[in-house]
Amino acid sequence: MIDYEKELNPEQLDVVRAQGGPILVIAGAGSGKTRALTYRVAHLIEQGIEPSHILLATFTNKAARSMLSRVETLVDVDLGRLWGGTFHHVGNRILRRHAGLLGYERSYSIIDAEDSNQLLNTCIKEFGIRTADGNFPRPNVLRDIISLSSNTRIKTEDIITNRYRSFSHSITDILKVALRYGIKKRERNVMDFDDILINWLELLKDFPDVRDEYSEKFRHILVDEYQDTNIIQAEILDILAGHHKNLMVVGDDSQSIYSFRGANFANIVSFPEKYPDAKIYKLETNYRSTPEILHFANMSIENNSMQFQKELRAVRRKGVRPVFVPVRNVLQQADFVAQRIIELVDKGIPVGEIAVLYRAHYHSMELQMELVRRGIPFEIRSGIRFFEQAHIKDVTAFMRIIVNPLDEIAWKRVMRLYDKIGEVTAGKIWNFVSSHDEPVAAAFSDEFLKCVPKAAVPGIRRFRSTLEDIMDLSETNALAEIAGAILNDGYREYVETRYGDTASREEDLKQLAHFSSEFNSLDEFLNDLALMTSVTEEESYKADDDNSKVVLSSIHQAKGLEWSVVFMIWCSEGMIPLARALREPGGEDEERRLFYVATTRAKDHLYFCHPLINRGGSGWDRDTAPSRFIAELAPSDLEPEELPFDQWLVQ
DNA sequence: ATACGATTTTTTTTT
DNA sequence: AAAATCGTAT
Repeated sequence: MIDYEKELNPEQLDVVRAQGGPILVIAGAGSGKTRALTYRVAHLIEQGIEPSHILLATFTNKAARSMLSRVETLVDVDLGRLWGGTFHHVGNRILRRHAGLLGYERSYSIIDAEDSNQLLNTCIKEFGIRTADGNFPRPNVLRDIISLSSNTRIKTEDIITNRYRSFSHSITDILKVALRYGIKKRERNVMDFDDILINWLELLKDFPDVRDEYSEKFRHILVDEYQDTNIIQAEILDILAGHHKNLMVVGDDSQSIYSFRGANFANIVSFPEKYPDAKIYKLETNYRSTPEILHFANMSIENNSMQFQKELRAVRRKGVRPVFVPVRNVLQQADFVAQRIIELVDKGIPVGEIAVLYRAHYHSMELQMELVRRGIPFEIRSGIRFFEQAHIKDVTAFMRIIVNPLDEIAWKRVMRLYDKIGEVTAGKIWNFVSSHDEPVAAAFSDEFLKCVPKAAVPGIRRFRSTLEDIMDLSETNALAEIAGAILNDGYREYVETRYGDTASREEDLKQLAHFSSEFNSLDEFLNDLALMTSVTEEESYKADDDNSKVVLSSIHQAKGLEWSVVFMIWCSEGMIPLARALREPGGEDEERRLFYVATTRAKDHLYFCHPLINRGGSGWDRDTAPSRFIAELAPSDLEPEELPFDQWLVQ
């Protein structure tokens, strides 16, 4: 039995023991909301609720896994049947079972952002539209537009007139391309990330049997990070909870930082209106940060208007004030951070308790170089993810062809790996194979060779032999050997000439092979691939003690985490708040929430760096102002000792 | 006509 | 750093 009174504070205890019904938990940063959620799941199970009747929706798969493994140690029950993970993860699991109802094959593939860009590019080219003159959005911008439209249910044309005014002349063309994109996805039997949510909702709305099955199944639904859900997700939850009404949502409106993805913190603000009988609980005791850090964060977020009244109380003893550090330029900034890290480590702070946060990935470039130079171990948690790297996608594209022979993107990607095959020839090849009932078999026909230029024939032969090898290996489910086979069939040489860093990419492919060996079939492996971010994520909750690296992370990726020491680099106007983000409606408030999330990651020490000079793109140096989020906390009538932060001078 | 290498532009955040 | 574009070689 768990001694709840001993392990939880009274606020948390109320949440854990709350009866069913709709419940809103407003949980400030560092108030132990994960702990409360974890213990509630344990408590529900102790009360006799079947794990398979609980749904735990989290923001990352990792968060779900670490919570569930914690629950397992608390109650010693196998939670294999509990549904936990991201919305996309759970949605995908449900859609696999019912894809047929919506007119998809069960073997549909999930395409990631890059695939989706490729497909959009094909559509744009089909209409002969030119993107060079700037009147038509490039694929990645177009993807953002379409995605925002699907996630907010705002018409595409309104998104363009309100946020992408420069493309308003091209609205008709954009709508044409968007429509074509939708049709193509259907034809190719693929879904993008947004389709997973939209189709999931459609499934629940249009098929009452399915809706009843799941809403009766899920007796208790618990949702973490509710402030970052969008209307589609909120509606899915409403339907799923429609039968038992046991919906507990946990979140902090001050930490809503995903509006670019359609997240709408109106969801959390209006939850009590939607569920008038909802009980509201607040977690306001902060165990994480020193009073000085909390004071700074509270003062900062006060500059935002719309929010729930809450007051974070510090319980920790007095510490040191956050430090504002103006530095000459990015190089000095990198130098300062690296130097300070060494000093802190000398004082006994574990390297793994130090993090550097920034608004955008490229803000960390100079620092990375400096850390390498000084031999400080670090880990980057932003930028390109493991499964998005070119070599990983190349190898998995071969597998995708076998699992879904109509995967246009995979075919084209693979074909272009061979000598003398570029965009045009790859397109011809796709046209040829896709017009046959058995695309893979068609690739082995003599006729096939006729549709490619002579120069490309040797490449085609190599492709055929590789494909044969993989097909054999997948028949016997020898998944771990596939990557090696591709590598040995010539891909190693390709990597060598194209990238040069063969050793590290080969190492990645070994990891991929190892990872794939845990799956029963190629289908299963590929199914979840697009929804995962790293192979290390899988075991990371075991390896959490590996506190030997400084973490470099975007603020977004740092959500929910904590470190003893946090450096925030590039605290300048234009960087945080990011100039681009300020142009969005509500941009400043959202950026301030980001700043708030960053500051509340720190337990003991917090440093804000502000480079005074920014080297512009074409060699021009520009003076930069300190971030308004810091300046606004330092009115000129305050004496230095009254400020919520210290200021250091660096030589 | 097409592939490919050099050059220029652009780079927010992510499931 | 990566993608889009441009110019040249095949």
